[in-house]
Amino acid sequence: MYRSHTCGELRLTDENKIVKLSGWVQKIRNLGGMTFIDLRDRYGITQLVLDVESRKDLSTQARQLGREYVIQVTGKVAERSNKNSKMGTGDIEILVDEFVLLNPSDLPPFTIEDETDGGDELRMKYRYLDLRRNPVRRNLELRHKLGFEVRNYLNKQNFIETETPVLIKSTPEGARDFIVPSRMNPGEFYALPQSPQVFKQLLMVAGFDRYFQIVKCFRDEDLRADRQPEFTQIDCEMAFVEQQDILSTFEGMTKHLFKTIKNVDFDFDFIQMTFDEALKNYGSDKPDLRFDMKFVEMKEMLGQTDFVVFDDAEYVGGICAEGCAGYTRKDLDKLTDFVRKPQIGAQGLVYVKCNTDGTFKSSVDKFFDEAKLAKWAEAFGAKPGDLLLVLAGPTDKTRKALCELRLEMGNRMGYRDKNKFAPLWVVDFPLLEWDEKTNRFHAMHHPFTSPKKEDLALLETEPGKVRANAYDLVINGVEIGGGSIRIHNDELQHKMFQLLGFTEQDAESQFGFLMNAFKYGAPPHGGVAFGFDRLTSLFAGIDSIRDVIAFPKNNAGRDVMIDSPSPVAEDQLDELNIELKKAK
RNA sequence: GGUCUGGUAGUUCAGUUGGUUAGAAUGUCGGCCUGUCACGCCGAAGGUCGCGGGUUCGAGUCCCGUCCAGACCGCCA
Repeated sequence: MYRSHTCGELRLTDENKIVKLSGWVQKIRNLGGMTFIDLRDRYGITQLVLDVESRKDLSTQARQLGREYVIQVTGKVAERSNKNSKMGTGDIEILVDEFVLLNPSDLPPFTIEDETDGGDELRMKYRYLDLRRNPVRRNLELRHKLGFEVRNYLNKQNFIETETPVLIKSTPEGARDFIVPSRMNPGEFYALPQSPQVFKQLLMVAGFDRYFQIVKCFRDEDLRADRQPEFTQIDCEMAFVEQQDILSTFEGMTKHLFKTIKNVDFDFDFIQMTFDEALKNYGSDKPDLRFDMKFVEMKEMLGQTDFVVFDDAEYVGGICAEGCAGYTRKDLDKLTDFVRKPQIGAQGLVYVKCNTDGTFKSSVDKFFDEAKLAKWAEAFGAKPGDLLLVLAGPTDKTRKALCELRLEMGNRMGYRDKNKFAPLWVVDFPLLEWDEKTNRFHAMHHPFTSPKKEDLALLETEPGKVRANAYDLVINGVEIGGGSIRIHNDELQHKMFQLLGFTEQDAESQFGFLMNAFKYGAPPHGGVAFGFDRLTSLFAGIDSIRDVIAFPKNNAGRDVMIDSPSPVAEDQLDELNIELKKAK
């Protein structure tokens, strides 16, 4: 037996028990006549004491120990004379009677502490050491709890967890596929799933009625802090449902998770905001509603002015930053630089300070008198002491820039509190998006998304205006999940493929199996997929999903710990009938 | 594909206009210390300034290239 207790569980009530503990040496404090050792495992830290007078041999042995040595000790639980209220086990210590060195350790390259001295690069290379640290382990414990509660909730709702294949078929729609060569079928390749999309629809045709899976998905696109080449979805599908049924079910799941894990009550129905509203008011299809600061469109109010920047602009709009009229020239210059960054792309920034004395000071005083600025303030609902920030330019681009500015102001004003949660559904996404590069439409969500019934006629005339039965769950400006009601009729599905520029043959060879399935009594169905990594990072209050993944990849898609991807042996390539092009 | 930031001791960082022997903290090692828990005190070791080239009397510092890491834009149905 290696241990009778863990390093986190002994209390004063265990006094005088003879116990056996195993764990890692966190820290040794040698005071000469007396040595303290902090012994750590996943559950906590217990202090060991060695007294040189009573056990000289043990004290000498203890001096040989180093950080992260694995040891086993036997001893008696004793009350501390100096208690430590910061630790759960702070009232007791173990008077060591015997110890065994189970395994020594090299000196770790960084300290295994909550506030480590290690940088990201080192921590990723030695991820197994990083995972010993409380904050990282806690994130994975949180992930475990979330997964557990998802299963718990969906199980109670009659969902069946079903596995779907990982080696599937490459399709041209959407993200780039990771492909896997087939040895037994020379010259042919599997693809790893971008999501189990078609399989879950086929499960609906099969009558499974309610399916879910916590499943890895793969997309070979460039990465970000919140994007990994392999990531995990809570993938769900339901039959005989309308959009609202799905929203209710998964709003319920979201509330359940927040209640059971964060003890946060959402005692209201989530807002359902249309895609158009979201763009008009927040410049984004994933607005952060932890704060208001809605856009105010000014073009109509302005009419013809002498200010050429406004007159030439397709869109003029702004936000009101409450209580920010005190911003200095330097602050405003910084904001101007911010919006002019190439990633934001605005040409400039117009500000109006609504002074507390009722006067106005703006960067466009030359063109607009006090009376006009007062009218602006009224339109913005601004009070004395507020600051108006206005951008002008092409509609889409300017809204996007204004969105970034709004978020930046939200940060500066402390509105984006990690402990506050603002969920909403964004609904009525467009069905199709025009792609300038390829000169064709592509599906905004995916090609199996159904158009709204009332917009069906537009499919022939103005496909770009057709709205879809598609929806996203957005929390704090992060897209946590998304889904749609699917097409369940092969005729409409054919038409969709046609609109997307598929030839009859391509559609048949790539998705024939699905349309064929639809001929055998496919039930109306729809579903949703949640980004499990993002959901976990939201719950953990961190921005990067890497910290909630045990072994993540870096921003170039590399695993720096195992050093992958890597070249393979010539023999392996031969077997697969693959010849590499010479590197450029 | 692009933009930006960084790379100096085991680690986290500082390093002035280009100028003497590249510093601090922490960690490590050695000594002292019987109530520590960020133990304390004394001492020591520890450097390919990412790599390659260039400018210069002289480069950690300036220039070019390259590699690595991170953030973002494009991309991601």
